[in-house]
Amino acid sequence: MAFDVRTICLAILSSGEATGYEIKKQVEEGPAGHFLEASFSAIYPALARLEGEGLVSCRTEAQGGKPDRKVYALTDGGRAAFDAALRDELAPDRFRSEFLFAMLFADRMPAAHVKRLIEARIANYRAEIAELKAAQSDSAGSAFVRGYGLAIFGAAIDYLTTHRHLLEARSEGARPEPEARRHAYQS
Amino acid sequence: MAFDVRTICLAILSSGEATGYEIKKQVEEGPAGHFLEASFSAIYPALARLEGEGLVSCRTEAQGGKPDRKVYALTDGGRAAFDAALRDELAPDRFRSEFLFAMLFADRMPAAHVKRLIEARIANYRAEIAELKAAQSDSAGSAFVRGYGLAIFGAAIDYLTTHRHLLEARSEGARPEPEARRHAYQS
DNA sequence: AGAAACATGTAATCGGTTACATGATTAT
DNA sequence: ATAATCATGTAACCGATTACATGTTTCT
Repeated sequence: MAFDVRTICLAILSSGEATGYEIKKQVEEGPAGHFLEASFSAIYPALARLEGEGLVSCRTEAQGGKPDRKVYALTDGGRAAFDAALRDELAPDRFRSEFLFAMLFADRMPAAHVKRLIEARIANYRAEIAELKAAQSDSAGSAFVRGYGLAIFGAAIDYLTTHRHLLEARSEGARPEPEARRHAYQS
Repeated sequence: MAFDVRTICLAILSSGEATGYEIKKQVEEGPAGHFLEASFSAIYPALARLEGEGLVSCRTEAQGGKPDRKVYALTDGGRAAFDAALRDELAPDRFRSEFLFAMLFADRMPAAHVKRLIEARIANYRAEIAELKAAQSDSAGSAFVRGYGLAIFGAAIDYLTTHRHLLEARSEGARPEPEARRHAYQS
């Protein structure tokens, strides 16, 4: 079993019971939120399947009007399965960036667009850093992961700010932008 | 159209004609190889579909024994489609790391395993850096992307070497959970 | 002799996304 | 009044992976 949505559910449940909704929130808010994703329509079927396999148990709490809360908890089998998953081979890290892919072709794009993309990316990383700083760590693992995130996002911002001129300062680009030209002196 | 395998094909073909096989090699070897993937069984159907849509043209070169080489080239429509893709909204960068996910639960894992995982990750990043250093840049874009890779992989190694003790130095040693201890006769 | 590179493709499967469907409660 | 949060789920679709299928040439 790879580190798919099912394993993520097991992981969250390993620190206490939760509903599908809460699992999603915890994934989003936890330090690993920057390194994984889990949507409702992936989580709900995953939990149903895990229950069928006996890896989680489910207790239903009725509430007026709202759908019943279905509170899931790890079974012994589930805990064993999670431990096994932790011992599995890890898939290599994958850093997927449409931004970098696009930058390969920066010389085909209007300079203003390139500039906008770079600035958006910087803003994005700043936001992620702010989020990581705001979170608190409840374990060595989560402190480590937070620090890791801060380190690489910080490095990304550093690189972008110090090297953006490589893409922005163009001699005779495909589509010369007079305005961008003017500003190019400032960096 | 997102930055899927089809777009990757258009991108590679935008710098010259190629066969499916060559596209795969170029993606792997190019600086973006660290940020994308494209397998044969994704590329071949993608090219067939692009041809059906008139975005690429195909010329077949017979060769004795081997399957014919099918050399693809961008059509005008294909070039326009690629330019459009570059102008599209970019999906946010996604850094997927089973390693970091596992590290969240480092305190549930045998210390030796944690150590091994960290060392493997460092070795891995060193290898990626070596690859990036070995490559040569043929455009501003590719120099930028290479530098970016070197920056963040370097930052990752730095962080790992300076902070691994957070996970490795544990007060009470590797703890199989107390309950399991009691019942487990074999490790 | 054997491995690796060259070269193309299909079929079955899988995991996940998007869009849909519903509706109460609480905060602004 | 309106948005956000809480709360669950299904159906259709999609892109990609895995395993399969074939065969030559070149390097070690």
